[in-house]
Amino acid sequence: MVMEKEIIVGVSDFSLADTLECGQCFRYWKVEEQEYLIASGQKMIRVRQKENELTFYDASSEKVLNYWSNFFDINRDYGKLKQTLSAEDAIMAEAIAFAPGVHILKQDFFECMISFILSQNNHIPRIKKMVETLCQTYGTLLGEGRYGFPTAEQMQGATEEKLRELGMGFRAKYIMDAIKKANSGQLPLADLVQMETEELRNKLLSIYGVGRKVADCILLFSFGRHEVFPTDVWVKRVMSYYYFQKEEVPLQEIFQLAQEKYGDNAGFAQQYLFHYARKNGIGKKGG
DNA sequence: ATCCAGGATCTCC
DNA sequence: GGAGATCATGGA
Repeated sequence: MVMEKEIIVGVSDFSLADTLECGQCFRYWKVEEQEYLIASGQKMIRVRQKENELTFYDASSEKVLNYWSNFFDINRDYGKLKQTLSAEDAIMAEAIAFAPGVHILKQDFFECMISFILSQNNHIPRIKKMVETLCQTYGTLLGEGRYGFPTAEQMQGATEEKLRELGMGFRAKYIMDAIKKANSGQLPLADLVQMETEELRNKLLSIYGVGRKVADCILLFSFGRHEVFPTDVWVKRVMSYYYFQKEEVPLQEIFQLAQEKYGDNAGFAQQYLFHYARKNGIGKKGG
């Protein structure tokens, strides 16, 4: 057991800020430039980046460090990955060059599922606020005024009415079904991680309020299914605009092209494209 | 102010 | 089975 107060880890092809702020997660707070407080599930850490060094504060054990290394996907060769994707076409190269330090996080399943259920027909700033409300209402205080994301058990007393009072709107009934399925053993994590992606997707789709887009986000961001290509309005726009020279292309055609071009790396490609499109307003009127 | 959001479901035909 | 309406709410 290592007991340093601060642990420094070398990284490459990584930007803490871009990885947190590219829209894949919602529980982070900027402390100062290049320094963030980050929560995932029932854990929290403070991290600072200085060039190719990450400093983990209060990471008092190897176990803690391992959790966050996995969370940030620090040990993958993103240099090689980006090289492969960039060679595909100029658009992908440009999207990658725009934010070359984006990694795909490995998030807590229940948190990821509820967060992306909340994401539908919603803005990212408001998603963050709604997630925070759930944490403050049902979660455990972790310190520094921040709460853990509640477990399904912690949310078992929730009602649709209460969730509506908390501002979850029409998503309240969806959250209720997710809690109910989780607490009744219908979403056993140990079994889910073993499933083929297609089977796991169908399992997620059985939850009321989880459609293809939300299911794919869960598959990519919490189950590490990097071949999945979550296609929201932004990704749909940027793909339609650049690859089809049309305003809108059927989803199936986008999935097919993504599979052909990016294959098992489609999930990474998606995140570079999403971040690039959203920050630059690609495909929007006037963009 | 009023438009719209990292969609999904329901309701028609 | 595909297009269109509906959903709650607040950030921009």
